[in-house]
Amino acid sequence: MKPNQLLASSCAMTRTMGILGGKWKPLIIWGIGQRRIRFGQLAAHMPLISRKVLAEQLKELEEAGLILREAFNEVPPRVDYSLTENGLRLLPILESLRDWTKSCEAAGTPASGPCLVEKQA
Amino acid sequence: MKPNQLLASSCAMTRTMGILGGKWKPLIIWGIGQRRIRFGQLAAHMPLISRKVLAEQLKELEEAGLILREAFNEVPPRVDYSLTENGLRLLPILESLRDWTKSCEAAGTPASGPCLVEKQA
DNA sequence: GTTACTAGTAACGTGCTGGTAACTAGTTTC
DNA sequence: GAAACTAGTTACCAGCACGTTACTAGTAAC
Repeated sequence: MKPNQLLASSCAMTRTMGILGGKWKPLIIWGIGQRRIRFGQLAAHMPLISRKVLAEQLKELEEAGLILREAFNEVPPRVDYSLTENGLRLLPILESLRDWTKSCEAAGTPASGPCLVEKQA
Repeated sequence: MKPNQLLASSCAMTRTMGILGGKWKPLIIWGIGQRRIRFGQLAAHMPLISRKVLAEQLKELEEAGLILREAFNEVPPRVDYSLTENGLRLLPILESLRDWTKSCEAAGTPASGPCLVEKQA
């Protein structure tokens, strides 16, 4: 099953999974949020994702038009990432998804593992 | 990166990805929708997912408490799947996700590939 | 001259993910 | 007595997703 196959589907939900499929992309979008953030900051923020995978996913998200990449010709190099309008419109949906998880767990056990992405207050 | 690691995170968004991560689970939930549906029907409905993977994902979703599995002691065997309350509460969120995709594509190219899951009218 | 800094990329290796085919059971149909 | 039906499970195998390590460039600090 190639992701391209998903994107080519006539079913909108299937295409959605082609865009956001995998466990990383929603987390990365959520991690960027409304900020402009540099690659290194983002990587430090999400220690469970390797830098290589992060770079790959960022590139795919940029191609999908969800994030904006601004590279500055400086030394040392500097690149800022931020969400495009389409990306920003995804945030409230992700938020309701997170709330759904919380409500499911309402009577469950609290988690204690490392935080992969936590929204800055 | 083990999915268990995601589930153990203290970050709710990370745990969400632990539950729904991968490209299949949201599609399966969407495919079941508000119906009671048999395994064979569901499999016929989503031709791009192999039966083996479908069975595995269904089991995981059942363990996560999102779907209900009812097996009847008949011959030939019969098993009905349906969403639990938690699963049902996910449907409107998935719907807004699908709408988000559609609005992103508003000016884009129409897709023509096979439908993996399409909501029955 | 060495080290550090950033934002990656390339090479390499491993293990999980997913696909295919074969098999199960008990009853019905031919 | 053979075949078909359902809902899987098992064995086996290919591929890719992911991780680790090393490397780049140009400048600044030591």
